[in-house]
Amino acid sequence: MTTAIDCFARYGYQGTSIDRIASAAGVTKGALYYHFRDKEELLFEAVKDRIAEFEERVVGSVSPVTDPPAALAEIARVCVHIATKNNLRRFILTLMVEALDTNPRLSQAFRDILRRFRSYLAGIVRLGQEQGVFRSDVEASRAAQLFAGGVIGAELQHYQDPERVDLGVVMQGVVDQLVSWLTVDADQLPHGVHAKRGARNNRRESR
Amino acid sequence: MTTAIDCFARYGYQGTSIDRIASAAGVTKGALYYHFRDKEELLFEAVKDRIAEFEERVVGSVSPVTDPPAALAEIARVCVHIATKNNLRRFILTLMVEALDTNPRLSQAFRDILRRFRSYLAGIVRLGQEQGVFRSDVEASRAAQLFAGGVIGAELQHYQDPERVDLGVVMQGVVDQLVSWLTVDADQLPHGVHAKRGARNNRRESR
Amino acid sequence: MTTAIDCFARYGYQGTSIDRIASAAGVTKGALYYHFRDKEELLFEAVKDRIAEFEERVVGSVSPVTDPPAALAEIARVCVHIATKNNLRRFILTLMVEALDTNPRLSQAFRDILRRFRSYLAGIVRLGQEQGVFRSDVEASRAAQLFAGGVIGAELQHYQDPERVDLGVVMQGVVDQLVSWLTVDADQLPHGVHAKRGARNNRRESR
Amino acid sequence: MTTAIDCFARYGYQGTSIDRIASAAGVTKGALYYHFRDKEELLFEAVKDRIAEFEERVVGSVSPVTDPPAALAEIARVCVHIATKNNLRRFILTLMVEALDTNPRLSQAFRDILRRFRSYLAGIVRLGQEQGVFRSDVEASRAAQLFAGGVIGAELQHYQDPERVDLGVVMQGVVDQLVSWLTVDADQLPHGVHAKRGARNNRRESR
DNA sequence: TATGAATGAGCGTTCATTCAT
DNA sequence: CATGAATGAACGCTCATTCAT
Repeated sequence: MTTAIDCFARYGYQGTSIDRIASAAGVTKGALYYHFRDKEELLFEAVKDRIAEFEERVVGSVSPVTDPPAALAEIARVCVHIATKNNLRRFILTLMVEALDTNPRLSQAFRDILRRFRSYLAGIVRLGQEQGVFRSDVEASRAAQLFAGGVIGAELQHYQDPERVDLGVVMQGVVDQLVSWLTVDADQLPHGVHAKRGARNNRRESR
Repeated sequence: MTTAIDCFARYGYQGTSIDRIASAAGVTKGALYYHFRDKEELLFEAVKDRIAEFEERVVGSVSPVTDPPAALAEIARVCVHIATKNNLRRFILTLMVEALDTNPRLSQAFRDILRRFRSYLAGIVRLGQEQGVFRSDVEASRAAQLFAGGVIGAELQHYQDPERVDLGVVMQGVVDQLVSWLTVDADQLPHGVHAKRGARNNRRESR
Repeated sequence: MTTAIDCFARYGYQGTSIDRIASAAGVTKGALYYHFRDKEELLFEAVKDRIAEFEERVVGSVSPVTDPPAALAEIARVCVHIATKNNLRRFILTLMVEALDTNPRLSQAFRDILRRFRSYLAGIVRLGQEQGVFRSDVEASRAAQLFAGGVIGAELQHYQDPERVDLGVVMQGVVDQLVSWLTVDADQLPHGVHAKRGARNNRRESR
Repeated sequence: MTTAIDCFARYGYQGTSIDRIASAAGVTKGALYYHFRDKEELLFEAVKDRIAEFEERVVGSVSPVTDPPAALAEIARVCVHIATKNNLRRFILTLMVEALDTNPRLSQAFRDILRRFRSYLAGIVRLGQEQGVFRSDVEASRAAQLFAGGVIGAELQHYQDPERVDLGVVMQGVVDQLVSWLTVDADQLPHGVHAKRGARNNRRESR
């Protein structure tokens, strides 16, 4: 199964033959077909498996959320860690793109995954808005789309050109620019409310 | 050729058979093989063709660059326009992901393309820094990576979930958050230098 | 085993997988292989089993034979009964056809079965000839072939088109036409011998 | 195509692999797939082709029908000829049995074929009834079923046991017994109607 | 006795590619 | 220039059979 995920992540669904998975895993085709009805079930099982793991790690790393900007930074760090340690994120990215017009069911699965991810991010942003550390005139869902898009774009560029694109650096930038944009200036806050973290920090430097 | 690009954009390289292109284009397979040595050459020809067009439109839309923030906004607008009008961007995205580990030569081509794109963006950012409207403590190349990543991430999310992700809105956000992050505060500017555009605008609202 | 016969009757030998039999019978493949050396032995065992049953029922229904025309009618009735109650006859027919050129051993088995059946029929006809109710210028074996062929043809047509071909009606016709053909005219009978059944009803003739 | 028919006739549909047809015909699998969409189309094309030929030969051999008994005899002769010269009849028989529960579409095709055949036979019988050579108290369709069944049963027995079952002899018997059954005695005919041919001939001998 | 896991040969089918015309 | 026919390698999948437990 790990082998299958590896192959799918590298060569895509169509580019991965059952033979390749089998021989890479040191078993025969027949053995695979004993455990999975067909290639698609193998894929879906792999997706289900890994997505659950990914979501647990993201949520687990920052729960409970008390400091929204820190939570976003932590999520970015987890994404970097996952993306560089194993190929889970790449697995998702590769298959998501491939599925777009070729596999409606799989595409729907990825759509749901991304929606959950954005929804989770939006919750964090909304919390920040309630706390007064984030401005309220930006829709939380839009901020979530920006963050998710930044993550995806960073990963894709990194996979594409690892020697030029340092994933950690870019991902930090994704957080920085979003937080910078969202953070209200202290002197603009209504009386009695204070940003808990020095917003200046984010504006000034990067990594 | 247009048909080929269309098929590649939709179904990817492996998912597109010569038969499909031929019958969709109303010609025979033999005719295709008369004009292109093999499937890969057809692909490369298509890529070369479209990339040139894309770069011309981006550069042409903002040249010469005088107002960096406006230039970034304009580039974002062009990307939205291209992405929604035809499938050129999707063509690039789809094939880029697919080529990652399966076609080194194609992958190199896309690497070069992205590098040129980021390099062009970095130039704009650098100009803004020289003009004093952008802070100088952020590397221009890093800002370029963030912008490019934001564009890619926005497009991918849009293709994946068009009814939830409005490409125009997200892309505007990409510009907003980056410009917000890069823009220096007026009171921090050295004497005699003034931001030409009201930086505050970007902080306050969106779209 | 009943399940196996059922599957073979319906889908043929090649069309029946061990998996199908096993899961239909609620056991595992391994269990089948414990009881039968291979698929072919399972088939032969099934054939042997059912043929014996069929022959017993046919012979049992009319023995001892005293009235040849009545015996033929009775055999036809038994065939109809068997063919419509369970799928035994169909089992034989299906496998017989399939085995023709693909399984010499099985084909030989069916050849023997049919020979025994015809031989039994010929005995009845011969008895009728000795009794004087059947004309003697027709070879008994030929009459047996006609009867057997009529039965087979009737069944096959019935399986093929049950709503148009009423097996009982056709089978009755098989008996009628044969008896009509075999029955000698009363005025041609030697003195002292009388047809026991009303030959007139069945008999008409010529070409 | 001829090769395909030959294989299908011998080994059935499931028992015939594309490889077998291809190599028997001296071409490659790919060539077959260039001319036929899939195995089933190849089969249907073969069936369509051969059925048309069969029907033409049967109808052509006795048209126009003037003498019903002679027409039946002629049809039997044609069937014998076709069955012994090429494997067309066997092709039909084999596939018809196999298709019963495994291929509804093919089964329907064979159902239609048999219906047409019986319908044609019934027409001949009906003509005989109008001419007064056949008794009218037997439904023409039933007589047709008996004749068709006799033909099928004769062929099947012959394929199964060629050294014991002489197709020509049995087929002649099929005609004899049916005509014998259907033919009215001259003295039972209504006044003014006379059997045109001497009926006695058929009673006396066979083959 | 019975099971679950595994094997490997073979099947129907696809597809990039070639080639005579 | 273009076509239709053909090739052969590979693919997804099935299935009879084996075997350790």
